[in-house]
Amino acid sequence: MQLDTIDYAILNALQKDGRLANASLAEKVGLSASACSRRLDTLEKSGVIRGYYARVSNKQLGHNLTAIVNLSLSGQFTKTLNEFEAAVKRCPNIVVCYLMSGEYDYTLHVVAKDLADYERIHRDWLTALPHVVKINSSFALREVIDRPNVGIDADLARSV
Amino acid sequence: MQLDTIDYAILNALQKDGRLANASLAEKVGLSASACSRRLDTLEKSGVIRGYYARVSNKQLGHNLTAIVNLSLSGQFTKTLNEFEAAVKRCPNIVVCYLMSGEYDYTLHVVAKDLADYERIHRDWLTALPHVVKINSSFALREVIDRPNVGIDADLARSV
DNA sequence: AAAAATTGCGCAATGTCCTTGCAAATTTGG
DNA sequence: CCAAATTTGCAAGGACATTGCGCAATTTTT
Repeated sequence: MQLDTIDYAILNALQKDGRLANASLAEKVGLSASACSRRLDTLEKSGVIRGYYARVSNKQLGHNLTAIVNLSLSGQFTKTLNEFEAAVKRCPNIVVCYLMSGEYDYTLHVVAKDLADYERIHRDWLTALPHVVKINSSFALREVIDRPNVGIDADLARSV
Repeated sequence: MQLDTIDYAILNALQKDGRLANASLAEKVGLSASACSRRLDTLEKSGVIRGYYARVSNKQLGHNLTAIVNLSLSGQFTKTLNEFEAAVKRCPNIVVCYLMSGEYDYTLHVVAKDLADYERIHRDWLTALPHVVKINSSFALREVIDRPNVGIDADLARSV
């Protein structure tokens, strides 16, 4: 889909406030409410906007621990990867999972309440993941950045 | 803040659809619209809900590359860390940064359009980060999971 | 144990907002 | 340079969020 400056402005605004009312959004990007509403509709239907979500405070819910787990599988066969990934998706505490190049096959981010909770997750979920032959966990001591998306401002400045 | 089952249901629904209208939300959690609106207000003001965000498709914006960069600094002095983190926050392509325990001091997630773009970011930003003595990049071949938050369903089942 | 106070609910009204139809204006393509 | 197609703004109608108010249930106080 072809995006112009106004589309980028809409995306930028909604990345910062996903519940911004259409009326305010329209004013911010310099459009009438109806035109803005129609553009937004297009952006959603085309899949540029994948959805909206509320960001909940992990701290307030007692989730104070993030672990980064690197691991390798016994092989790279499709079946092996599929079975592993299916298992990973079932674990609600795994919030990020990438298939990687390099030393390890996968990188996971695991969120837990505390060390005891992590021990439970490790026991009930991580050790149950199939085909894992090597595993390496580190703990996040502090979250320095956690942006929902790559900045669009910068993107704009470069590509327009 | 003390949360009950209905609060968790609200959080759960809004994590999946941050733009869910209050009327629908109320129906979903079994409350009148006014009661639901007031609860939501409380959740927002107390900081349990940190905000709402549109989820933009990196693919559709041409951001097809995610790199995970592990690196260590020349020391762990506060000043060293602060200077490093300040520099990291300035780079719009760095979307995740954790201070870590273990072999490396920091883990970054860097989003780029393609390899050439990554080369630019590496040259202009990463090599300019102060106090870095060891650096190790891997590329994500595929995104298996990217949840905005830890699942609350599971949390509920355990804690209620 | 009774009364008072606090908390949370639903209902109803008011004001705001989103959406759709339509005509004008702008952009695109031949 | 003109015609077709897309996009815009305006206005109306319908939906929605929010606030005050009375009521019920639970908790605290006496």
